[in-house]
Amino acid sequence: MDAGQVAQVRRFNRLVTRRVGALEVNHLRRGRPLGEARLLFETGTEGAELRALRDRLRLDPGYLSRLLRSLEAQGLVTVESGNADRRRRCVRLTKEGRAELAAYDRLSDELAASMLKPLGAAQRERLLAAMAEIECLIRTAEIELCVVSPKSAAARRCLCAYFRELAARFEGGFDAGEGDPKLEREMTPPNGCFVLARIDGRAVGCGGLRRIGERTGEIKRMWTAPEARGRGVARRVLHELEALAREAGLNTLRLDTNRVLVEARAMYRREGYREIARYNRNPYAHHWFEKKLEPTA
Amino acid sequence: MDAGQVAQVRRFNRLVTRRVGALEVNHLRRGRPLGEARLLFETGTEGAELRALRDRLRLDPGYLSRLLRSLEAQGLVTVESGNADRRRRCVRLTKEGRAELAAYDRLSDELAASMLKPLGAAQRERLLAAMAEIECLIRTAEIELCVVSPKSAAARRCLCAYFRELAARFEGGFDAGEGDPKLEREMTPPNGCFVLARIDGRAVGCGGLRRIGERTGEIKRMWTAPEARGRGVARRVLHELEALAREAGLNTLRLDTNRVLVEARAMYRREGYREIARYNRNPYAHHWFEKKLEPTA
DNA sequence: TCCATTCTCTGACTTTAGTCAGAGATATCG
DNA sequence: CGATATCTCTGACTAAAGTCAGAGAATGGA
Repeated sequence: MDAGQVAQVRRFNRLVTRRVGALEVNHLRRGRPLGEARLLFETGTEGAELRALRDRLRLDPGYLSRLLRSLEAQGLVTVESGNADRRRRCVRLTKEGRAELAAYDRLSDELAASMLKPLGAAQRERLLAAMAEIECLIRTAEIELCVVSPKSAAARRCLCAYFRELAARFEGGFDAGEGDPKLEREMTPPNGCFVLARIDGRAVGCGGLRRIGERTGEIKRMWTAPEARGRGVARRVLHELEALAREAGLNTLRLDTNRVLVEARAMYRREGYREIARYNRNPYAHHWFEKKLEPTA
Repeated sequence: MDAGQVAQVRRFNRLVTRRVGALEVNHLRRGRPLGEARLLFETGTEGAELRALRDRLRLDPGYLSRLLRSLEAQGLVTVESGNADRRRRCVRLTKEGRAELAAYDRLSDELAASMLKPLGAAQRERLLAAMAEIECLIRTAEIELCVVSPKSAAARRCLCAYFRELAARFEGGFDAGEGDPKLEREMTPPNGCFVLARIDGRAVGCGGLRRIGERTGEIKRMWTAPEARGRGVARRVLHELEALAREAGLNTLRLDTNRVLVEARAMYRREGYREIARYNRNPYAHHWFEKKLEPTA
């Protein structure tokens, strides 16, 4: 990554925190301390658990409590204990609180509109397109990867969604039953591993690795949630699996894929996988790939 | 401007202040109050006048003074009176201050790099392109227009730059002498007006309007500073002049231009000016344009 | 049932941020 | 020269943001 690129990002960060950030801070408080305004905003019409608010806004429990007392005193929110766990309390907006929130909403709209107003129609389109692009890419950059057991709840959800998708897309359908217990065992250490991709805590993709030879591994169960496609989730998962494979001393990775999964095939090619002859008996596979891993990442 | 566009801008603002803003604030303070960090940063290796710092950071004189005392106590800056006007004092970084600033610089670089790192090469390119686009458009949106006298200092500077540019670009050169006093008089109320475009307080473009008939006006002296081109400065100035013309009851605008000013010609066409036959004796003109103004903007 | 844990609240802080009214030094204008 | 304005500094504030320790209620597991 060269210095020019870094400089561009810095210029952008600077501009955007200056202009957008400063405007937000000054406009969106409505004569209220920023902390309270943010809290009101983050509570939303739905209400929220204190715990969630503390995590999202990174607030000290004491501080949060005090802010809530203040909002309560203003008649904007009520706090009551949750019904499942009575330690966890929930905030809800009162009618007045919802009115306040609506006012913030209007302000926020005005602020956004004021960024567009001075521009011509073509420039607006360009601005919006660029914003969408950045939004998408920043979220991509925020994909978190972690190694989990394929039996964990999140992993199971991903695998089920994956199987459902295969059943819908494969020409002859796909029957995974309850998955493949043997494969799942092989995707846990020491024989392999299973990687989950998360965005904002939500699982949006997965992929597994199992050893199939002395120094050969196989990639299985690569999947990306439909709402997260086009953000490089699969690519990141694949890189992670490759890194783990290298750590495990493997020098070759193989994988197979069905002919209807065109995007997947293109991705594997981009990532340096070469098509090879059939190496297994998977009845659903039409293409087989292999990549030699270089020892240093 | 439709609701979807506003929503996109809001999403973007939110994302960006959250991610970029929060990171900046937390990373770039190095155990120092944010105020001091910003001040150190804004002072820069060059040093700066207190006055300039106060304007840029919007600080109360008392507050600024106290922040400086604190930085002085830490041995990071020295404050001394300017030599021209001894009321105006200047801050300079000490050696330690420069080291601190360099550390901030490195942090800032790391922060930027961390946004790029998780992305692939193609995605990086896309991100950078989108950032450049937004930077450019936000700056465009920040162009301030104001009606000034063509005799004001800022206007004179623009006009001089304009004349110099014409002299350099016109095939046979251009001799404006001291400008055209008669034209300048006509570009002031009630016969016309002169509009200046500023970005961050710096004049970056201008344009004038004078009445040449009962309900006909003429656009003159349209110019954009080289460093601000491609941001729609001229378009905004032109729109402003058109609005002022409409207010003054004009229904037709004319203008002429030299054949070497290709960009200008393209811009006039885009803005609805049709090429017409010669309507004046300007020896430097090769193209003549006209636009009918609709009564409502 | 008891013990450790989790969650929220309160009180008692500290630090930052920001404001305001003078005072004193310096410059500018008539 | 004197009057006025500009610029910075100091002291005396207030408000907001953030921290910390401890108490009390609720929960979960041994």
